Amino acid sequence: MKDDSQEQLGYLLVQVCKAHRNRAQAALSEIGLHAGQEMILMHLYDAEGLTQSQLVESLCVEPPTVTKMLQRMEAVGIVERRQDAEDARVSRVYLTPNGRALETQVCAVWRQLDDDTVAGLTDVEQALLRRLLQQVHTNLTK
Amino acid sequence: MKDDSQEQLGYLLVQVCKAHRNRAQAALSEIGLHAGQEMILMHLYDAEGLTQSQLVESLCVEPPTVTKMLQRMEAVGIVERRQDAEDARVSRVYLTPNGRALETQVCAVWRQLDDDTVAGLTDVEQALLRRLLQQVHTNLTK
DNA sequence: GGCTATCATTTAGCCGTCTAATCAAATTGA
DNA sequence: TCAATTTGATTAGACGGCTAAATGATAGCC
Repeated sequence: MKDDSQEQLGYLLVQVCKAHRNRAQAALSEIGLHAGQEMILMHLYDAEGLTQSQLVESLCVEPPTVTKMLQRMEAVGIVERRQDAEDARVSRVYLTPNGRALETQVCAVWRQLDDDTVAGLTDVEQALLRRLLQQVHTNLTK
Repeated sequence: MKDDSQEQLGYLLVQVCKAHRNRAQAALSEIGLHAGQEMILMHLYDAEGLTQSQLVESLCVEPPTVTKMLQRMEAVGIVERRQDAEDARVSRVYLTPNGRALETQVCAVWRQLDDDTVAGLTDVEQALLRRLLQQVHTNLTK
């Protein structure tokens, strides 16, 4: 039916990611978020007051992406930026009460998504998949 | 250092995909393409004259996405749309000479990317990764 | 035959993401 | 000290992707 271009691993990876993102988007839209924003929130739940540069680093994303996302998230009132006291260049990001209130739901969405993702895989297979993906990640980032 | 939210498989998957896409983007920009467009081209290399609906189906993407991508690809002259003779609603997509001329380069980029992706993995591990990703894809799309 | 429903595509508008260029503050160095 | 560089963030503009709504053409049905 098809030649092997669609049989490549990269092709499969792209399809998996699209599916994963679509699922995330569907679930997150129900709590008023867009796919990607939950990443920022999760990092803030872990450590509030992060620098935008730190978010850039953590999310493996470029500075303008973080700037625009934060502008929108600030506009809807789930996040807040305040200038750092010691270095006027850096702005630190904090959760608003509304942002903090989403924590349990965001975590629930991700947990559910993870459960769906690995459905039908044994614990051994899950560990294997994680290890292989980590290797791939290393391959692609260095 | 971090709680386990960043240890979830979904998080890893997202990072891997970003890295993969970034790599693809870097390589494709050198031949004048944007990440994602090569997917359309690969399907056309396999079967020219595809319907936009068929592309929507194959790419697991929504109709407006295909419309806009094709408009741009048509504007730069690598693709061409012609109305179907029998059904005036459907438009079929064909390669221009310029589009066809990119085939070997597009394939080379993807082959190289695949090689980088699975670097350091044995054949057995590669097969395993493919199988696991296929299972995940099934999980996330049904 | 004509009215309605369905189907393929498009438009409008948003978001995440990128690159390139800009701005402002801090650091460095001669 | 002060000019030059570096660094953190933003703006501008493009593209892939989405949803919702509109357009146009075919197919059904009475």
